[in-house]
Amino acid sequence: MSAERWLTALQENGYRLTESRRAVVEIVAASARALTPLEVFDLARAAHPDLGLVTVYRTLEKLEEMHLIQRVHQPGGCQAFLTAGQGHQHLLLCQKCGRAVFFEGDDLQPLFDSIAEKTGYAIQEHWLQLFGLCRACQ
Amino acid sequence: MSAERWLTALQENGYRLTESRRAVVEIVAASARALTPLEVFDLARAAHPDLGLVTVYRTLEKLEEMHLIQRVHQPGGCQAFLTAGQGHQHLLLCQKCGRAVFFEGDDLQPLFDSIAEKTGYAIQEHWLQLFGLCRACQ
DNA sequence: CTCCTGATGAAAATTGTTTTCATTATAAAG
DNA sequence: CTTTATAATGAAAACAATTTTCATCAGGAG
Ligand SMILES: [Mn+2]
Ligand SMILES: [Mn+2]
Ligand SMILES: [Zn+2]
Ligand SMILES: [Zn+2]
Repeated sequence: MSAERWLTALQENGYRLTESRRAVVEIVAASARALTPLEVFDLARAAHPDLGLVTVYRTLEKLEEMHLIQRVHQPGGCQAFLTAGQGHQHLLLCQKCGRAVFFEGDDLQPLFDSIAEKTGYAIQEHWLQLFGLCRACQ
Repeated sequence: MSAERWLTALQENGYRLTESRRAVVEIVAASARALTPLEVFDLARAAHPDLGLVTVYRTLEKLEEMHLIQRVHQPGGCQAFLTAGQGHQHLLLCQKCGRAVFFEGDDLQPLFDSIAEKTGYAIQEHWLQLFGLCRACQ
């Protein structure tokens, strides 16, 4: 469970440890799929009914700045957040339930070299994301 | 110039050919980079000052349905549209000026097989997008 | 325990997009 | 070249998502 680690990280960065932050962090850290601010709000209010949606936005913003979570782009929207991957990893998402896993080991360098030569672009970054059905949803 | 082709396609799908649509189509078809609805609006008003932003949204929606344009996801936002690629192609975007080119010929099947085996997911789709600097911006 | 200040949530403001609706303009029919 | 039916338009209103403002509260240093 990364919730405690995130809360510690928040404190180490000079932020106070509040009930609201704890409620948000526990929901996001425990989720296997990307959640929108509104989903986080609804889920986190079970533990902390006074929580305001504004605080969800503010907490997600901080967690993203600290690279503990990352934004996930999907066909249905690009405002959902997920526990961040480590190092050079890419996402694989279930199209039915949303369950996300990271993978690594893609070797695209030969492709990049070929594209760079054909187009004249100096390639700097890449986005790769896979979609499919997780074992439970097949 | 694909503008005339798009206008013909609109007519063939039973839509009327209007000055507003023409203004929108000419801007989007001529652009080498993805444009937001507001950018299209501002640019297209030079040719058709009466144009309304609503009509830009409605026209972009139709062009997207007809697969003549496609939405482009970028770090700065996911609401920009670009002339669609043909067949199996992916985008390469200039991080400085936005100039977009499509490429093809990526062979990711071995990677997908390996990921499928490791994760148990049945892989169905993939997003691949490259970022770099075009020749003029290097 | 006290105090300072960062954090909070309600409400307002802002931004981006969609809906509504009276009017206009396209294109088919005569 | 009219006439006519109706799709399309743009202004304004409605709506949704996000951000800002601000009075109040609570974390944690001392
Ligand atoms: Mn990679
Ligand atoms: Mn591909
Ligand atoms: Zn699933
Ligand atoms: Zn460039």
